[in-house]
Amino acid sequence: MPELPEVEVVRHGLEPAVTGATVTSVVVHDERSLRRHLGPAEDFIDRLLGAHLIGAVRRGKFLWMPLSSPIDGAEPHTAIVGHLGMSGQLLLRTPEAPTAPLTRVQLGLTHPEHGPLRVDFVDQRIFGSLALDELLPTPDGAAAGHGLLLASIPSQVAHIARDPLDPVFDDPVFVRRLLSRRTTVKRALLDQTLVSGIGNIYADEALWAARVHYEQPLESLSPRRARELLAEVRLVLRRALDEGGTSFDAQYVNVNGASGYFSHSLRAYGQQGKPCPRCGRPIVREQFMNRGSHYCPRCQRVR
DNA sequence: CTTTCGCCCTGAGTGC
DNA sequence: TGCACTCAGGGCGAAA
Repeated sequence: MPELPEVEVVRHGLEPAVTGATVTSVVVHDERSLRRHLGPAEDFIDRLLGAHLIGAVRRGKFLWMPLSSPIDGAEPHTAIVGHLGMSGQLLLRTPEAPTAPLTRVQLGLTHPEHGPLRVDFVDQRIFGSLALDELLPTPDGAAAGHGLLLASIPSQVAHIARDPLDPVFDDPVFVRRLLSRRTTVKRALLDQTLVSGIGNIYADEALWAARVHYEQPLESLSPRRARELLAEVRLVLRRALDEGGTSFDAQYVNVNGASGYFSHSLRAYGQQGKPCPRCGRPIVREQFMNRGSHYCPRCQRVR
């Protein structure tokens, strides 16, 4: 369940290894991990072999690595787009390292300073994917995401909203769009076309921090509480990012989707039965949108 | 256009 | 030991 902070840790770890690297080999163990690639696996492999990567960029939960243009000095027009889905990992390995179980795709790289490297895409449930995609100019001309000052975005990511940590994120526009929705607050927080990067875990955490019930209708949420909720979203994401950043090993992208979670700081998610850190009343878990929703029945009431 | 729903996918864990 | 069953849910296309 990687969300913005986990994906950012992956991006940050990949960045020094892939920037300036050349693709020397591509092994596709399971074509289903290329579901979002238009064309067969052979096309993915052929176009990637010999390509030069120029960085690692992230918007919300999407990650992409632009390829340098074959024409000298021209803007890049293609990127490897990755989404980790529920269980995906991008692991940086040495070429000699054994292949982990559930490895779906392997990219062999050579870097002018770091030498040969391997990026392994491991994904148990195959909700994640890798693809080659066309880069399009951003409508506002601003950098498309975090990691590279490049005003172009993969076509598959163009409909994804900027995330709350993006310097170009527009708070008043977000609050207006949020409050005009005719649905409940958690549904809206999880809608990546409205605001990106938030998944089930950090939605529950931010709602708990802002004392908002997950089924609060947006028509009855005040602008003030909406702004407070946005502030709590940012705090929750930043705190997770800080914790992930400290445990990150520069040599390897060491993200374990199962146990490497920033679980030590969770106040609501997965805490059902445990006392609310604020009032002591047990946290409740309910089914909602085929997901678990965790909240404090005393602190978080529909109003 | 907006909102909701169903589907994709499988290893790990649990109970008998 | 082995089998059946449950669980985790992000993103997207189709439908209402």
